[in-house]
Amino acid sequence: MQKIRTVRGTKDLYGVEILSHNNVLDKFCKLCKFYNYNQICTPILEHSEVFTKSLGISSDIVSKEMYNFIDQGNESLVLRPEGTAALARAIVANSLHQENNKFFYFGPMFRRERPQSGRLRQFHQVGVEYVGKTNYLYDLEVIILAEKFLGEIGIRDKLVLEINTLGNEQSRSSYNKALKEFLINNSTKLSEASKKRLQKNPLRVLDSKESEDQEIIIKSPDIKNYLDPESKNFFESLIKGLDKLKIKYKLNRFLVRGLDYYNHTAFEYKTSEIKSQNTVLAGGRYDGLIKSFGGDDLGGVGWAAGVERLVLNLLNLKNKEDRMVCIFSTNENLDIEILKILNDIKIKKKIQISFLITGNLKKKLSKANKIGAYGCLIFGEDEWKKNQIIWKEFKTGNQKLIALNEIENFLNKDL
RNA sequence: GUGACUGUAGCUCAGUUGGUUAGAGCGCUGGUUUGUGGUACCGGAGGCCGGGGGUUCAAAUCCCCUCAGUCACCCCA
Repeated sequence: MQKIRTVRGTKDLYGVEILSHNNVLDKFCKLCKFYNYNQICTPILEHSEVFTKSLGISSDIVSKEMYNFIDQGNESLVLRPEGTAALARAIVANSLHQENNKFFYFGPMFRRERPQSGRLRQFHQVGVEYVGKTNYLYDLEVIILAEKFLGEIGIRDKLVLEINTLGNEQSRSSYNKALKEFLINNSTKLSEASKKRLQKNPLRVLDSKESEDQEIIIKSPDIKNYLDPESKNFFESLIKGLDKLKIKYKLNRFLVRGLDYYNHTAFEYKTSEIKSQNTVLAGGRYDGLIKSFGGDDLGGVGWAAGVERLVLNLLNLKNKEDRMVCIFSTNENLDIEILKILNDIKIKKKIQISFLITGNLKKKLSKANKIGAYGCLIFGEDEWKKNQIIWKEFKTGNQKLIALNEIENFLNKDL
């Protein structure tokens, strides 16, 4: 029979991979709680408009990557492609900002792209959002959390923080206008791809990798000359703050974010490796997004990181697994006695116990050794008669007898 | 969506210019007389050669289609 595979771009998570995922999630959650962020879990299914309205119709995510479908009730639904818009929706729907304004979340996201290294159709993100008045201090606080998080999982040193500003709405649109004009004047020298980008979203031309585009991009107008006083002040304060906090960063005026809702701050943590999917964590400010969902005129800033991409950079950061011991008998008649022990036992310590039933004594010992047991509890007939059990430690090969009623103590204390 | 490379046992891979019953290592499993593992020896199971079509007396091998994986582009976390 032909095996049924997972859907393209999705995968079963197990073994060391899920240990790494859990390791990342665990550290992320602990940090978020420490900084008083509140967990929120929004549905994977959303109404299509949550994303079509906010991300921008021209964005690739909306125009070709969303899993959307009409359900049996004739509603247009999507598997969420990202977290921020869904969170903004949730904040408005539940009036959440009144009680609390810092959130963290994690879970699967879906985008129908061609899979490759660091890119899946179902992938997992962790993210935070800070909702409130427009204030650069919030941006800093959110970046601090990113710094701590990446440091905690041990990859901060492999990454570079790149940062840029898009200015507020007015600045952004006046810059957009100037940029477009400049690019149109130079359009003959642009690559075919960039000519298309120019029509859809001129900003996107700035992060083109085509060599022919590079020459022109370098001469393009600088956003900094188009910032109004408010935008300029905001960005300068933010940069001063980063200096004060001794957070290393690199200004990159060509850094733009793909989604329409961003303004002011945009930042990305990238690996220095040449790998293509090198953005591991990215975020920015999205003033106006909440209002667009019918909420108050509140700003917001946040970031999201791809768990798979983080894990790719973790490399051999092995989780220390709990100590495992095997328990088995020399005689199958005694197996039920072992189950009785397992049923009665109360374990407080982080250990694992594995009950083996097949094979003779030799096979069971061999099996225990193969699956990486620290030692074995062996129940033989002679010992059974004396209410004892053998403890054998593999590393030393030493054995000793333990009274049956002492097993619990032994496992909890002596191991 | 575009392009390149790759699909043979649970895993890593051999398989000659098309030619008997498709191989190895690891893993799994049984044994090497009684109750002691890691290292030895002997057996066993396990393959629609990714799927479909075509060429041929004959296809894992050649051709076409398709699906999937890997990597890159587009784009993004």
